[in-house]
Amino acid sequence: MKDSTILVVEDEQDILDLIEYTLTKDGHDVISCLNTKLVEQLLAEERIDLILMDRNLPNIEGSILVQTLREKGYNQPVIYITAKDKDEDILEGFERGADDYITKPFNLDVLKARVNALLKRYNKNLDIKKIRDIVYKAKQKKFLIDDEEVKLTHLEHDLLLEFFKNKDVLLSRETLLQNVWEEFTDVKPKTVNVAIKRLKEKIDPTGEKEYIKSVRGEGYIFA
Amino acid sequence: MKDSTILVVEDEQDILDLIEYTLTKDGHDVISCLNTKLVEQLLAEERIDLILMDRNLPNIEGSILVQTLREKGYNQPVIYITAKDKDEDILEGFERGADDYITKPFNLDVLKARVNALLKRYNKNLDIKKIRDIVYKAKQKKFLIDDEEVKLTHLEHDLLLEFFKNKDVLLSRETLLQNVWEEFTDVKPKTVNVAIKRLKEKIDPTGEKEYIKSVRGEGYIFA
DNA sequence: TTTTAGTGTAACCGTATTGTAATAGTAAAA
DNA sequence: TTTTACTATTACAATACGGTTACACTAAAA
Repeated sequence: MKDSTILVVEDEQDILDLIEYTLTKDGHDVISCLNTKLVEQLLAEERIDLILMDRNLPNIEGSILVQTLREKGYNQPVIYITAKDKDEDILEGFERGADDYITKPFNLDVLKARVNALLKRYNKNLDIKKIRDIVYKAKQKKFLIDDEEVKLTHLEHDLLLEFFKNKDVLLSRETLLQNVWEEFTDVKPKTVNVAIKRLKEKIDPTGEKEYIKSVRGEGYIFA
Repeated sequence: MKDSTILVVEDEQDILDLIEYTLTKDGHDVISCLNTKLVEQLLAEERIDLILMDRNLPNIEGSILVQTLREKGYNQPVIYITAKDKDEDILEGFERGADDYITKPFNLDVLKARVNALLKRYNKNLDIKKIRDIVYKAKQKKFLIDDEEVKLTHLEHDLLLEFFKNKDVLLSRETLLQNVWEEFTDVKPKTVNVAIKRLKEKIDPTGEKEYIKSVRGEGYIFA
């Protein structure tokens, strides 16, 4: 959700500054744009994830601008930020491609929340989790190490995921059997040893990373 | 967008009726739910596209309920409709998984607009026209590969479209059965294997493109 | 009616996965 | 150092799973 690039189109410098400051502090890259003529150029050049658009712009109405952008294939989510707060205005905004609509004056935290809610939906890679150099893509149920997919079996996947969810937590063989193996299967605790050995082989063939350490008499720990 | 199924959770019958009437007239299927206990069952049984949730529910706070649903893997967009209109309430709502937040009293047209805006994003299909060398002509419901029409059966079409909508997403056999096959048909999960084999035969007879890959024990993924 | 296309099901096969037990290795304890 | 208790490793057998094919049933087309 963070590390997104947000384009803010607003002709009032002080509001622009305020928004830029708020969103930057929230971890986003912000591109400010006072001049509507630059919008299209910016969209073409930069990877923009979301657009904040004032409706009262000089020369052109913001929502009309968005319509033309949509026609040109720019499908980023758009939030209008405007003083036009009548129901008809809001409806018109949604008709003209809005994903959300915020009326001035607005609470900056609410702006942040709405921006993040949209990014969460739009930016599909939200479900990515990372520990050390291991990346997990939940949507694909895939683990990557150094951007390289690690081919894991079903069991290995579940096992590593369990460790992922329990970083720095000592997991006993019994716990692992309960959480990773199917319920009511009676496999011997020693099976865990073998499963972990096989997992280690795949995620750390040289053994130098030591993601998973065994704790004598206790279980295993992942970090 | 239309033909979406919306679950409305609201304990006041008259508001519920009003929302149901409005959204039904707008072309959606509406499932009304007065009782929070039924929510989970409905989600499990029906293909719900969006949830409208009151926050002031008997027994449980709506946003808390949503949190528990999220943990169970229900990722549908949620709009809270509530009298809680203070900024802190709104922020709390977004923290608890809201995609949008509407305060009572609300304009029914604005509700419609916000619902449709979310569905447009969530039913992410219609903008996607091309993946690799496969082009989808939505109007004619046709797939082209290298400008050559691929003759698909109804089922194959739906199946490929589902993959089109979910590029790079691992789809389990159960998910596919739910989304592609008619509701309430009880076909065996293995049926999916055969259907996909037949689809593959048509879109990739030589097997060199590998559009659809099987993930052992999980399902299929399209890219 | 007969024919045909579409689709679900079951059976078979080859292979990947996984549990187990035997063996080797290692670290703590005596 | 020797013993002991645990873990790692290996090999092997049983199993589960996906691909494939053949076939039956259905509904639409001829």
